[in-house]
Amino acid sequence: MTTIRDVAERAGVGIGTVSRVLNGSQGVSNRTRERVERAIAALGYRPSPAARALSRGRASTIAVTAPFLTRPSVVERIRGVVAGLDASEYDLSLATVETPEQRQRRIVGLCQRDRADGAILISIPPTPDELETLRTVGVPVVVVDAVTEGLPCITIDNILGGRMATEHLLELGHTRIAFLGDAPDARFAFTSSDDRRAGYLAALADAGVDADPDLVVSGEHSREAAAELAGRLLDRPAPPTAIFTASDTQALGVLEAARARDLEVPGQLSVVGFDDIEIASFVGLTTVRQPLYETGRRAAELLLAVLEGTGPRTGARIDIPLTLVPRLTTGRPRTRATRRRPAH
Amino acid sequence: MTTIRDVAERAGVGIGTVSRVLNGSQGVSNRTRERVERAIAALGYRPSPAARALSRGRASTIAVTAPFLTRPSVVERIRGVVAGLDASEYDLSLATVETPEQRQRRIVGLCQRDRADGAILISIPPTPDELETLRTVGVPVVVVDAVTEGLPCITIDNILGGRMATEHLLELGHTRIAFLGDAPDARFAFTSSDDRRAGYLAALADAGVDADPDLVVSGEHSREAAAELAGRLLDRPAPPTAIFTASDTQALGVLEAARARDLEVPGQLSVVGFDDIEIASFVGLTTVRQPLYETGRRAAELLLAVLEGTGPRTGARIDIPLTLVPRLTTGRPRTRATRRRPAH
DNA sequence: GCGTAGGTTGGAACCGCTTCCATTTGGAAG
DNA sequence: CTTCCAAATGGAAGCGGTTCCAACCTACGC
Repeated sequence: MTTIRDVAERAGVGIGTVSRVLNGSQGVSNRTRERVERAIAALGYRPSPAARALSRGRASTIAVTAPFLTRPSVVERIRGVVAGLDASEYDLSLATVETPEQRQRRIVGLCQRDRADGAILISIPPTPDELETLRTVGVPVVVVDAVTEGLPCITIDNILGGRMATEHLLELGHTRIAFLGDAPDARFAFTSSDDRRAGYLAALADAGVDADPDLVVSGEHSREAAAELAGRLLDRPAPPTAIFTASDTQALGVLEAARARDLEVPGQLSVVGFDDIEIASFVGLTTVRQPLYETGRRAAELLLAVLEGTGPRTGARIDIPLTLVPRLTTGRPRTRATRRRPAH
Repeated sequence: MTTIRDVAERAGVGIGTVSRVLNGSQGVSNRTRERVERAIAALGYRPSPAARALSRGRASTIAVTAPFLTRPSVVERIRGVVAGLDASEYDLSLATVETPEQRQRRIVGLCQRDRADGAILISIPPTPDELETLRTVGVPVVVVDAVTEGLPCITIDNILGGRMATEHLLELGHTRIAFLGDAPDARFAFTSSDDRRAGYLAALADAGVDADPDLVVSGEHSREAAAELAGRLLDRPAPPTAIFTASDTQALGVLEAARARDLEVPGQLSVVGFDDIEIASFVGLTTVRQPLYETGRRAAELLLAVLEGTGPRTGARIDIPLTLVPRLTTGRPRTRATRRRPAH
């Protein structure tokens, strides 16, 4: 393995000079610089990242932490981060957390100044404890798809998103609208499903429609669980005419349940999802679009800015706009369904 | 930042002893070990990864290189790798390559002994040049979804897979079977699509069915491109009664094209995909299943074994078995279609 | 011709850990 | 109470960079 000393010797200069050339520091004459560059090329020299990290006290690595690589939305965000980091000199260290211990381990791991220079937390807001630790150590962090007081966050207005979906259904004439979301997860403080539900409830209230608590259900975030849940909803004596789900994945589950019951969509059941994952357009799913890739990319750019000294270290909150994408799974309710709602 | 020296001082021992405790080396009395452990806990000490890496000459990092995070199959493999690495002490450094320069940069990057201790190459077989470099430096590499002479590979028999899909269609009575695959990509030497086509041709030949060269098409690996391609296939005067695609993603495109033409599936058109990605079951897509997650996990385990000294450094090739999963997109061809084939 | 400021340059010190070697310690055996 | 061996321990050296300071040029102004 060739070291900086080999290069120095070959170029007939001191190691300090080689280092200066490597880092583009000024104070090196052109002639010397060229000589050194030639030596570097001739030797095929590449500086050792570890030695650099140790000496500079920074790792040139950014840690990305995310839950569940099974979720298309998370993957799409990571894609954005990868893209945003691509042109930079930073490596990307990926870790997923699926259990509290992993989470702990990972966050603590961030607190070694020379393991990662910064971190992007996807969908995992740190607990107050963890936040405190992070702050003490001073690792810059950007949070995506979650809000954490005092940290820059790239997020969306989930409440608004919930409203948008629900209002779309209300405008079509639905009144028996169900909400199918994530069960509260003790392990992680995910809030987006809850917020979307809040938006749903608010929209109903604004429209003067009584929310039927029986139409609000939640379960594991998966197609299968959603199908099961939706099935029970649809098998009720007074089934909903529309279902708004906290994610596209769950919307697919709802569609499965409808299909299993030979229900026409949107004739007998309208479905609205959330996220606009890739497959949504294939399925023709009406959904609330959030620019997933974009959030990842912007998070990376923001973190890079912070690391460069520009950019906010605290509290900036970037809200990414949402769009309702009407496709084929929503339409006016059948009269039969409308009849069900007693006019009082 | 607390260092090993702080710990040593606090525990009243030498730094060597602390290091020994940290690494679980023997030669430390129980009493001393406990004292050191107490000091470590009290100080909240965590060793610096960079210093460790420099001193040990290894980085405790494994580099994962993959193309296109847009492909579900790639993501699923990465998931497997993440899982396989989870219990280990290794960090995972992720890079995607979408252009030849990125590829070059990345592979060269691997050649710094203390950046990564090993690498997993997903779907990207190194070129002979790159292979030579890798070998010279001695970084252990495991290749997934590609075959590289002299490197351990986790792969599947793509030719067989192509056969399986085609034979399934032949058994159902199809004879006008099209193949829709990837266009040869100059940037990467992907071969799986070609191999699957080879299997398709072989199966046809074995069945005594003449392959119609017009029924073999290829294009960019995307749903949209596949839909376009399939459209042209279906708009022919003598359209195929079945289409076998090199991936599920492309099969979805075919289904879109069929839907756009109001063709019944499988009544008027049978479709077989490849991979069995998550969404395949939702769509009811008949496909050739390969355990994507599994390949990633096994690659990680294999690499870990190599790093530990057990495990082959060269040429072992692990073939993962395939399964045909018949679902709803394949069936007997309509007579109309069968009639088209002249019996000579 | 000489002092001097500014541009170059060399290399020691240091980053925090592992490792190896020399030294100390603790006992068991004689 | 020695003697001796193995176990335990301390710490210097070294990993390969960066950085800072001192030393060395060089050319310019007087």
